[in-house]
Amino acid sequence: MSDTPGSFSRSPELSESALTGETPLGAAHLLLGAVVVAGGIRIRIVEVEAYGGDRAGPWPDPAAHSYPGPTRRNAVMFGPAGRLYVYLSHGLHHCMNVACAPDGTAGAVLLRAGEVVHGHDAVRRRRGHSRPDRELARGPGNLGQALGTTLNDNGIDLFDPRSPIRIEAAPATAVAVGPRVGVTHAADRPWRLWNPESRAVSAYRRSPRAPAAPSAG
DNA sequence: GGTAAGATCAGC
DNA sequence: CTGATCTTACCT
Repeated sequence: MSDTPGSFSRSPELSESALTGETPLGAAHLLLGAVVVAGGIRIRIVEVEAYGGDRAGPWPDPAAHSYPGPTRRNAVMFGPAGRLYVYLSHGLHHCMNVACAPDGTAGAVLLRAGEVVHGHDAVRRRRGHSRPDRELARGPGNLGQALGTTLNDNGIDLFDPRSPIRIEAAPATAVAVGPRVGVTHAADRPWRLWNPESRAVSAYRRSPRAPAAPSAG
């Protein structure tokens, strides 16, 4: 990455080649603040997590779905950048990732939370009419539900104007950094980025099965 | 062919 | 803190 956390100088360029030229963490910086468009719904991403790949690749990541190597489920993670990788979490929640590595190499960014900037009514139809704005797309499962994403959307090209789900660059915001949520392996790797000025960021939860965090002394 | 675990969430 | 709900990976 070429920018400093907290700066406002990040380039708004967002494309398959821009993502391909980055590490997963660099791609996460590019995607934080971007706007996901589906139907009339527009959601600005305020929280992301970077995930690497298997031992053969440049970013071995025991927490990544791609770590054991290519499978039916994680195939999109090994494909070209800018494709949407959707997986079913705990049998209930459709979580959205953006593949971010060159074709043949695994890497992805999990979209963890966003702010609805357009289409509140359509989102509330799915998320509940009494739901506060800040909770409409707070958390990866809720974000998927807000956009109506399903496993059928797995693999679509987010940069193709004809796709039902797309992603667009937007001005950069402030950035905070910390460990990823809920992972049992590599639980302290600081690959989660969020906008500290947003109240739609999900709460940090360390996996109960992860080894104890390093103590400050 | 069985089973345990999982990048989660809502409701006690 | 717990149940819901289903796919994958890894056994036998």
